Amino acid sequence: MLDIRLVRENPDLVRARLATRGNGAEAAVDEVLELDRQRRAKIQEVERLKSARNTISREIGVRKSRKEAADDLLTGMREKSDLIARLDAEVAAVDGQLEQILLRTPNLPHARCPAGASAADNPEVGRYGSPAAFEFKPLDHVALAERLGLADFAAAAKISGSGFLVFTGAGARLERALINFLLDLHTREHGFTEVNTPFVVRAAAMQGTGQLPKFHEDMYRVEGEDLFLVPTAEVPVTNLYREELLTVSDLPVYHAAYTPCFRREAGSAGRETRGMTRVHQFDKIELVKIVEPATSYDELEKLRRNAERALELLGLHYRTIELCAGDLGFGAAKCYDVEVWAPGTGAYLEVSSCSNCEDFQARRMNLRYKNAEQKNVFCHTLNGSGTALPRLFIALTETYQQADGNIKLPEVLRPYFGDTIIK
RNA sequence: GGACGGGUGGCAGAGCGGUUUAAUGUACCUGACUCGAAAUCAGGCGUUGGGGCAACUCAACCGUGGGUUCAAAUCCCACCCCGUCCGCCA
Repeated sequence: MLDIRLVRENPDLVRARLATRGNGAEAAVDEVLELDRQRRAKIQEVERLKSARNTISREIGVRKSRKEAADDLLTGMREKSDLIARLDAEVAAVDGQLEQILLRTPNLPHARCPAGASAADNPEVGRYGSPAAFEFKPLDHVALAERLGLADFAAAAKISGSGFLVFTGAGARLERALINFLLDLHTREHGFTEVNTPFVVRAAAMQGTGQLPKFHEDMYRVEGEDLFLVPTAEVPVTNLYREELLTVSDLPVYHAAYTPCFRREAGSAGRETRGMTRVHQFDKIELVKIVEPATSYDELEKLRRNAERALELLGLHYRTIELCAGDLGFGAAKCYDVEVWAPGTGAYLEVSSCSNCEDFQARRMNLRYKNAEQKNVFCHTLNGSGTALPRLFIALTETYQQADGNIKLPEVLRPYFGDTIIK
């Protein structure tokens, strides 16, 4: 949620930054300014009345305590209170409208966020290794999974419909190994504290991290209950701190969490969704940081490096791109995507998305800390997938396929998988 | 699911219709004492919103939302959460 004061005091800046997203979000500025004017005018009116009422009520109290009559003061008070109630309702209505607009307005892209309209304009900012070379024509993960019995796409469709996965045998074991490998890496070597949260959360939590109201149609929900299936662990993990007041010594907070992620992704099908690349339920390790504003961009660079390192340890070729303003997510001010190379599929697949939301989420969640000057300040929140697992699975199996039809996994996975050969 | 008890400032905890501007403790900040610290003493210290160049001032906030009343932390209703007991259950 944007700072209403920033919009009020610096509307041109807000308009200009929102405009870089190229989706017309800046139109909200004028609506916000107008509602803000109305709101303040009504507040002044109703607060004058309340002040008068309070004065008289106090006097009534004083007289009653002295056993004196106060009938003359009581006349007209009923009407005064009714008027106040009516004006309060008007203020609440304007407040509600203002909140709805602010909740649907995206974050301001960072001043140095690259210009651009779409994914095609995202500059590459980092790269590791090079595409694996093969003496044979590499298979894609769907063919590999069928040949080695790693997954059963037909069975998944039968029990849950298209867009779901059933891992089988060595495939199921590899999925489990990757979860443990990533959690161990981030907790033992990168300083994150593991948390294991519920996979369903209330609407208030979804609103805190910005999934609601905007992405209501993209989420699964439990019928008859105020519960949504989490689309990312970012939601439950960040919301652990909703409505909290931290102290400077609590920061920075680093959390790593495993959850499955549930996304309806309604309407898409085709090459982009073949096999495991885009599914309704997938496993993910998420990294969340809550930090002081002064350090948040350094923390973002570290977060990106943590995500990249996982791929480096696995020996996978990747490139890192910075999202241009037109491709930036709703809550992000700056974002890096780490894309791993999948040789059989012949594409770079996004596995990590590391965002700095600055105080955008913290304002929604009323997440603050008491800084060194004893002031309560909104924290900055960062989140990054410390890797979406099916796509990592794709890259691993496609990269490490052998001429003999087997897969030879990197040694670093041996303690987790128990072996390195899948045949 | 049922019965009872409870939810008050960062934390603990009193208040249970009108001198509450929410007591007190603790934490925190400033100062004194000290070589320094601890202890002690003195002072300060909630959040949000409105107005004001400012000093300051006004309003709202006691789990959430309604209601009663001239007036609600306090009374009533609903819901959420926590505790204790009972029932059900893998």
